[in-house]
Amino acid sequence: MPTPGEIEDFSGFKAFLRRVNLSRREICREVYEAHRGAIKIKKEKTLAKNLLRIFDGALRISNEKGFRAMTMRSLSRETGMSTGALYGYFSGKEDLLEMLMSTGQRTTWHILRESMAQVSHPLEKLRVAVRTHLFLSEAMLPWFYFGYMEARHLDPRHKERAVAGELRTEQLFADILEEGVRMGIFAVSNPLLLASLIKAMVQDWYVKRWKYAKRGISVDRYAGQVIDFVEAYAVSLEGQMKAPRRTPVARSERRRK
Amino acid sequence: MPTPGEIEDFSGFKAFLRRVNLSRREICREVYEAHRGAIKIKKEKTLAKNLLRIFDGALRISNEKGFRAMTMRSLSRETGMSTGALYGYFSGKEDLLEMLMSTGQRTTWHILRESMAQVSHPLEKLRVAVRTHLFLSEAMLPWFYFGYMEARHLDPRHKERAVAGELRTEQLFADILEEGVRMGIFAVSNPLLLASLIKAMVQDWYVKRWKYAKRGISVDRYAGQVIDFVEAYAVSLEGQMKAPRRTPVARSERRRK
DNA sequence: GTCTATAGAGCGATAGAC
DNA sequence: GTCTATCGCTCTATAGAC
Repeated sequence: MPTPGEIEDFSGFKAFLRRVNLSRREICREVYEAHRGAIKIKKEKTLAKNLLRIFDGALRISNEKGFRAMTMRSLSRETGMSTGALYGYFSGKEDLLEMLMSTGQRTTWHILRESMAQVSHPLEKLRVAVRTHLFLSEAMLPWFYFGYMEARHLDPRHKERAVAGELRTEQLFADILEEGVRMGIFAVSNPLLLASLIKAMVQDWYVKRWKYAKRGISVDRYAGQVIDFVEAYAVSLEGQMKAPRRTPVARSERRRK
Repeated sequence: MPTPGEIEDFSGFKAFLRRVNLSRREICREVYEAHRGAIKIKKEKTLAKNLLRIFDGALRISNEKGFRAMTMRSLSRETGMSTGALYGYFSGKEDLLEMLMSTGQRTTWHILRESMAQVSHPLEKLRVAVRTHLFLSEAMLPWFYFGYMEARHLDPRHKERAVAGELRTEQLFADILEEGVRMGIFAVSNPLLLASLIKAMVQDWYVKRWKYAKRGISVDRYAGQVIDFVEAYAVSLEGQMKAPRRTPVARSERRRK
């Protein structure tokens, strides 16, 4: 168990990055494992280097103009590789789409589960779930933005999977809330609906990222605000009594002084 | 001034529709006024009829596949008009985009201002602003969805205008919160940030409309939930004492019993 | 010399505005 | 219906690493 000081550090975005070791190399490797068949490149070193270039370029163009508007020629220009070379790294545009789509979700679920395993109190679970989700989206902003914006253009098969992923994280929030209600910590009449609202706020962070950046709102700050907001509504009187300490000073305390 | 019974009715979605008289004809007329130059059709009756057909079709296709993926052929098929005929109603695809983009925003602002003029207490203002916004998006769902999803594909000039509109409604929420803080009704440390979160929740209603429909959540219900949620966080002790009665029974009361 | 990755013109097909 | 621009993708000669 970490000391209180470590907990505080742990809750910060930088500490999160250190903890999950979410290197770009790591992401690349995950994608590669899932698309071995389509990749013709043999030497791992060149693969890693160029795959990252390709992802960067593809996400940059797609997030600005849309995936459909990204041509292989434009991707070639952006990455500095020839169109012919590009096809060593994926079997077609469809395949590239698949890589870009699945990565955000897979990583989210992977790290979210890992983070959740370390806490048991519903209130703490809620905080960790919100923070982790926000931090992840911050660390992989282009991937999240891409997944959010392009999901609706997918063919039915892939779209269904994207929707399922969306609902699964929402259900995670709902489960936490329900557990808290059963334990008397939360007082929420419709956990699933509140979960939807939480998800909406989390998504706004990466969909409107430019806005928050311009206002100097850090992801730490945003996470704290969302958590305070949710707790002010969801935490029951009983829950308030025995709530774990938070940093910064919990809003509910400020209000009742 | 309406009696309490009328207030309750007034807060419902159907009553809202009756009040604002937001007929499709009305919307069409507004658009027409703004694009007189590009329209070659003379007889107002045929204009109105076909313009509505075109908007319906264009929104349906665009909201499913994206505006860029909508071809004049597909629009022709959807509307049952020849491609040649379509060009009597707009000067080009770009022009059609402009029509579709601006309408949601213009109408929102128009009706929002009108609704806000009738209330003065910040708490009531907040409720009216949230409800009105949600109800409007419900009444003009395809328009709102289109505006939200296609904004990022606009050329810089139009995009800037879309962003400005977004910020303006957000600022409306922030202004209400700030006024409430000055009056001691609200206790909010960062009104603009909270306003952003409110907007995020409002947008989720029309972006994820299919989800809420499947769960049987009505717009009335959703509005009530958002308002309760915001008030649990934002309303100060003083504000709770002298808050206007709400329907259904205010959540803050339920919690303190 | 061998194996790997690249360049980039070219092909066939199609989409898409008018 | 027509005509054009463009797109995804392939192919092969070549450059480069070891």
